[in-house]
Amino acid sequence: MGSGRITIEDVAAAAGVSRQTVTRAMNGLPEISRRTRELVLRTAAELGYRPSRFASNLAARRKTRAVGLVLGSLRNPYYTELAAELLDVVAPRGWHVLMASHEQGDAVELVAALSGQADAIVGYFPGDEAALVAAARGVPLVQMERPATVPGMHAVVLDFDTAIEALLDELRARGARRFGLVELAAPAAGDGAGRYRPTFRRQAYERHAGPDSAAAVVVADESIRGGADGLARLRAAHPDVDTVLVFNDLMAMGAMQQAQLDGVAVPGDLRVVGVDGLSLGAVMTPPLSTLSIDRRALAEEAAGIVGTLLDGGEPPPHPSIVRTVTPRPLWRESA
Amino acid sequence: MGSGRITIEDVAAAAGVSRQTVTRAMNGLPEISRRTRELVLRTAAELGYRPSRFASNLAARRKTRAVGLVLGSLRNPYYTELAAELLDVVAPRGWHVLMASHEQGDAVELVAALSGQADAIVGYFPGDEAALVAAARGVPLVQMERPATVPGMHAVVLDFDTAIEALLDELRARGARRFGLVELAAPAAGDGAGRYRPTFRRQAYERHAGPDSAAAVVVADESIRGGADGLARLRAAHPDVDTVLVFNDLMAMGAMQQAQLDGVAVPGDLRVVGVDGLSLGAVMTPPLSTLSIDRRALAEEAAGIVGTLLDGGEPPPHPSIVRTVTPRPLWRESA
DNA sequence: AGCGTCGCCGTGAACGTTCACGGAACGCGA
DNA sequence: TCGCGTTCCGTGAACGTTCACGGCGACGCT
Repeated sequence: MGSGRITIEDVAAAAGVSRQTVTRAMNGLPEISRRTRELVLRTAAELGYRPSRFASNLAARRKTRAVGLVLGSLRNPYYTELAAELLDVVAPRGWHVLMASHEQGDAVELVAALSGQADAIVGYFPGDEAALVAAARGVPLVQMERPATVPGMHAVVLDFDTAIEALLDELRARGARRFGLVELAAPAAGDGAGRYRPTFRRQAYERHAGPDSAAAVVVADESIRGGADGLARLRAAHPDVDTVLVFNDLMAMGAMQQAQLDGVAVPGDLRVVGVDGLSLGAVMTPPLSTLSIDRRALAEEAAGIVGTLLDGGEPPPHPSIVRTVTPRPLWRESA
Repeated sequence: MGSGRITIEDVAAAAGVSRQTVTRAMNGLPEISRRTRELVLRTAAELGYRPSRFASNLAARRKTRAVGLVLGSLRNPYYTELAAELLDVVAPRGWHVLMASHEQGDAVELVAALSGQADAIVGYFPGDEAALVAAARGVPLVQMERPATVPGMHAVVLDFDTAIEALLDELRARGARRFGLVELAAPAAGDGAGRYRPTFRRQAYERHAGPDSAAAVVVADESIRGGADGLARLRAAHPDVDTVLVFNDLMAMGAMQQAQLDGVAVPGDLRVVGVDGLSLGAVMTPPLSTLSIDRRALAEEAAGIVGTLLDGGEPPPHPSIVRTVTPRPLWRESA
C-alpha cells in the first residue's frame, strides 16, 4: 500500500511476475502462457487494478485526438443534431468527443475543465473571448455563430443578413404585410453574461423587415414555453402582425402551440417561421417553415478548422480562421 | 527536430530557459518575471508547441474521471435527453463525458475505442456481452435496459412487465378492446447484430395484452418514418385494433402523423401511446400519451454504479451490479 | 560587514505505462 | 553432445510533464 494507487508493479509483485508480463496479460499480447495470463488477470481483478490511461497513452505514444464540444443545451434538438453531425464527421478520423453544455456552468469554467482533456474545443461560448482563450490554456477554440476577434479564437459564422433578407422577400411575396419577431432573451452566443445584446438574427431582421417592424419585437426564453409566452405578448402588443419570425424552431413550436390555443389559424391568420430546420418541425400541425441551418456544414467547417490547426504546419496559419455558412429557407406549411 | 513532436524541452532550448520555466509560463504560475513569461509564450506559439495532455495529467497525478456514453442515436430525443440527465448528474462530481453512438460503428468497436479514454462506459450495447467486456479491457461497463449476465458487466434495467401491465389495465378501463403493437425491427438493446429478438417491451405486451393480441404486432424502423409505416401496416392487417402501443415516442409521433394522414381520429378511432415520455410529445396534436421512462433516475443509477465501482473498495463488490427503474404512464390526450 | 529575505530560475526525481531488447528453459534432430 | 529454434519471461530505457528542492544574485536592515 504505497501512496494510494494500485500500479502495475503491485500486480506484478502479487502475482510473482514482472511488469511486462502483466502488460502482456492485460492487453492480450502473445508471448505469455495461458496459465500465467489467467493468474495475472485474476490477481489484477482481486486487487482492483485499473491501468492509468494517462500513463498508457503516454508510453504508447498514442496520438488519439479528442475535441470538446460545448453546447447551449442537450434538451434543444438543434444542439443535439449538431452534435450528431459533428460525431459523424469526426468519427471516421478516429477523434473522440467530450460533451458539455451551458447548463453545467459558465463557459469559461467549461473550457477550463475541458482544456485538460481535449486537443481542441468547439461550440457556443458566451462570454469574454479573451477570458475564454486564457482558460483554454493553449488549446484552440472554434466558436460558432460569432466572429472571432482575438488570436487563438477561431470561428464558423452564419450569414443571417443574406438569409433573412431573402426569407422576408419571399414572405412578402406570399402576402406578409406586417412582421414581428420573437427574439432570444439571453443570447447563447452573446457577449456579456446576463446582459442582453441583439442577436445577429435580430439585427438582420431589423435591417430588412422595414422601418416600422423594429418595434414589433419581444424577447423570450429559449424553450417551448418561452416561445408560447413570447407569441402571446407579441400579439397582445401588436395585433396587426401577420407574420412572425421566431428565434429558433423550439420556440416556434411553442408559438404555434399558443396560436392554436388562442384560436389563431396558421398560416391563415398568422404565418410562423422558425430558425434551425429541425426535422421534428415536419411533424407539427401544420408543419413548421424554417430558416434551415446546415448543421452538417457547420460541423464540417469546425472540424476542418480543427484539422488544419492540429495537423497543419507548426505555426498556426493565421491569427484567426473564420468560415461562413448561409442558412436557407425550408418552406413547409406554416408560412 | 527530434522524432516529430515538439516537447517542452524544445521550447526551453529555443527560449534559452529551463523546462520548469516553460511550465511556469504556460500554466500561469508565479516565480517568473513578466519578461521571460512573454518570451516563453511567444516562442512556444512560434514553435506551435502543444503540451501533451497525457504527460501532464500523469505527472500532475490528476484524478479526473471520464465516462464514456454509448447511445443509439443522437437524432432521437430520448437518447439526448438521457445524455442531458447524465451530464447534469456527473458534472457536479467533475466527471467528463465522452460521447458515441451506434451510427458510428459496432458497439464492440466503440467500446474498444472508448476504453482507452474513459474510466467507465455506460449506455446501450447491442452485441455479445463477453465480447464487450473483452473490448473494454478492464474498464467497467454499465448497460441499460438489459440485464448483465457476465462479470465485468453491470446494468440498470427497466421493469416493463410491471409498467405495461398497469398501462394496459388502464387502457382497458378507458375502453380499449383490441391492442396492437409497433415493435422495433432491430433492437438496440438486443443480443445479436441484425438478428431480431423480441424486446422486453414486446414480451411484456404479449404477456398482458391478451392471447389474441400477440398476432397484432408489426416491426418497424426506429424513426418517425418507421413509426408511420408501421402503423399503416398494422391497420391494414388488423383493422379492428383500437389501441396501439408504439415502441418509442419518436415512432409514435410518426404513427400519429400517419393516422392523421389516413383520416383516423386520435384518440376517437384509435388510441396511441408511446414509450419514453419525451417532452416534445406534449406539443403534438393531440398530445402524446406515453409510458414515461425516468431518464434522470436512469442516469443517477448508472452514475451510482460507476461511483461505487470506481471509488469503492478495491475488490469489485459483486460480480454484477443491477438496478431497476420502473416506467410510469404519462396520460395526455392521445389515449 | 554580516545576515536574512525575496524574486527568479534550474536540476534530479517522480508519475505509471509500453517498447526494444536480452536471456533462460526446453525440445528436437543430427 | 552440440546446435538451433520456440516459448516464455524479465530488465533498462523511454514517453513528456510536474513536483520538491536548491541555488544565486540583489536588496534591505541592523
